[in-house]
Amino acid sequence: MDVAETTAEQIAALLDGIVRRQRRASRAGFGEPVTHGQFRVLRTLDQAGHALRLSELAAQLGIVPRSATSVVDDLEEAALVARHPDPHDRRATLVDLTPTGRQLLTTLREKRREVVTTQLAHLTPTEQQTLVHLLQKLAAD
Amino acid sequence: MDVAETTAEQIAALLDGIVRRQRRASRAGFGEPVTHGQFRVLRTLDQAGHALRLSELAAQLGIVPRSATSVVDDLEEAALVARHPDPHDRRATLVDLTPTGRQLLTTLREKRREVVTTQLAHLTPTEQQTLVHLLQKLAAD
DNA sequence: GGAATATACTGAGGTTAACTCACTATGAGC
DNA sequence: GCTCATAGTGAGTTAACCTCAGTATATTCC
Repeated sequence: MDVAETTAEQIAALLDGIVRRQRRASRAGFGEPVTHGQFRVLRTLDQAGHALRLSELAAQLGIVPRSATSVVDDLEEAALVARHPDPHDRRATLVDLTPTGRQLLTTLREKRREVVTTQLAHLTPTEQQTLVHLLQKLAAD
Repeated sequence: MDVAETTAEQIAALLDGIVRRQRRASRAGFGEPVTHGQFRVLRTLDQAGHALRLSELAAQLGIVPRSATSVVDDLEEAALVARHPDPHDRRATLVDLTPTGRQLLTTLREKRREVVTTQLAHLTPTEQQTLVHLLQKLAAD
């Protein structure tokens, strides 16, 4: 039983360390024009494939709507996303990628990929597959 | 090749999401008396098994010394760590756990473990082992 | 159809966890 | 003994969150 407990702790620490290093690397990674939080918004909008309500965006990001407002503010300022009123509900605003935003996202993805790929180099393709599999299970609510 | 690239991105996103949820859970997890950053300091000092120079502590945490100063300030205020002058180098300060700090750490570890354990419930013991193994490889510089 | 209630966003302000830059004190090399 | 490097910290900034309160619009229910 002691083993299992230790494993949990170990995994927590490892995950934390890896993500920390990743963040650091991609921040240092040659002055990105957007922050990590902004990147997450772009990625989420792209994955959705269509405009999202601000509240829906927040939900998908796992943050409260108020926080999403701020990130969207900055992205809108940079013309990477656009706000449109929701025609069906005048309380709501729809957020969508602009062409510029979509284009930037692909560039950023490549940069990011490089960072992660460096870390991943220690793993064989099979191991990578296994890792994805396990992480998906872990991520499953 | 496209597969490998996608895998990298996928892993990055998964790791990010898992750690995010972990953090959130342990923050919500019944008003801990210390922050995550402070917890990391306690854990690091405990793992070292002896007092660390502030700069050495910072290095192990992967943060700049100035940042470590602040965290240690707060922990010292709470009497969870103590600063002593380094007898061999009067520029340096050694940071060590106090008995209170050491004791709190064990309590915190249990709480944290519970959080992670919940997530881990989706994995069999074997899978957990594999995960640790893979993460260690990933964490290896 | 008008009042009560719920939902969508945002203003104001706070916290955590980092960072840089500049300063002081001390040690080490020549 | 002067120069240069190293150890820690004061001051100030940033990113990414948070809560609480407020306004505008929608929905519900007599």
